[in-house]
Amino acid sequence: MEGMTTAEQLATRSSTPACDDGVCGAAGMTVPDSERTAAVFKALADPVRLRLYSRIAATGGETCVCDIQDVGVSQPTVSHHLRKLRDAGLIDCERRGTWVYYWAVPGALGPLASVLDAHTQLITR
Amino acid sequence: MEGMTTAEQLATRSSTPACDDGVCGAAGMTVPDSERTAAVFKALADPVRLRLYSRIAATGGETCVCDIQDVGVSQPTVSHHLRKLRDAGLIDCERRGTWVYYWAVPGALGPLASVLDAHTQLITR
DNA sequence: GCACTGGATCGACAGTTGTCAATATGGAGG
DNA sequence: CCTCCATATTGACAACTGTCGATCCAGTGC
Repeated sequence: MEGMTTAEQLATRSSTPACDDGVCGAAGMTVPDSERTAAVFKALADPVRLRLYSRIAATGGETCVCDIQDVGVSQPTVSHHLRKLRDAGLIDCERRGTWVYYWAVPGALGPLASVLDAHTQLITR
Repeated sequence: MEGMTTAEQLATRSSTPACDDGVCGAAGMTVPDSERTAAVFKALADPVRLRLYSRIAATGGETCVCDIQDVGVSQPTVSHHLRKLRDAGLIDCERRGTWVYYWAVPGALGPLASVLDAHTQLITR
C-alpha cells in the first residue's frame, strides 16, 4: 500500500472487507475506510482547491498551470494546493518543456460518490 | 441566508446561477459555490466524524448518542464532532428526557453527490 | 555560457482544528 | 430539594493548515 495515493488506496479497500458498500449496515464505516475516505474529502474541503480541481476537470483534457493562476491566491499557494490534490490522487501532471500540464484522474471520484450514494440509500430506505 | 446550515445554503445555490450544474463548463465552480460545497466536504473530512455520521445514517432512523460513544475518542470530543456535523446541516437532533437522539438529514448529501457526478461527467466525456 | 520564464520548494507566521480534563446544564427519580 | 446520569460547553494545548515573500530549479532561447 505504500506509495499509493489516497484515492488509489480508496479504490482497493480493506483487504478483509467487512461488507461491499463500505458502510456495513448498522455497523457504519470501518476505521481504515473512514480514514482513507476522509483524506480524499479533505482534499476537496477547501474552496481554492475545489475551484482548481473544477477548472482542471472542466477542460476535459489537460490544463496548463499558467491558465489557472487566477483563483485569487499567490502562485506558491496555487502550487501548494495542486500538490495536495495530487497527493490525494485526484489529479496528475506532466512537464512538457517550460509548462506543466494537469489533468483530473478518471475514476478518482468514484469511491467518494459510492460512499455518498450508500449513505443516501440508508437514510431514505 | 442567515441562520441556514451550510447544507441548506448549498441546496439553494446562487440567486443568480451562472449555470445549472454548478460547474459551468470550462469556467469551473463559482467562488460562492466552492465555499459552500467545501464547507460540507470539510464536515466529512475527518475519520471520526465520518464514522459518527455513518453510524447515525446506518440506523435509518434515530440514534441515541449513548450508542455511538465507542468511536475511539472522549465524550466531549464526540459531542464536538456531532456539533460540526449539525452545523453543516448533515444531521439534526432532539432531546427526549435524559437522552439526545440524532438522525441524518434526508437530502443533505444530494448537492454533494451532484457536484461529484457533474465533475465525473466532465472528465469522462 | 548567460539571462529569462514558469513552476516548485522553503521558511515563517497567523489562524484553525482535534483532543482532553474539568465543569456546566438539564432532566429523572427519589 | 438533592443526587445521579447523559450530554453539552469551556479552557487549554499541541498539531495542522493556508498563505505569502523569497528562493530555487528546469527548460528555452540567445
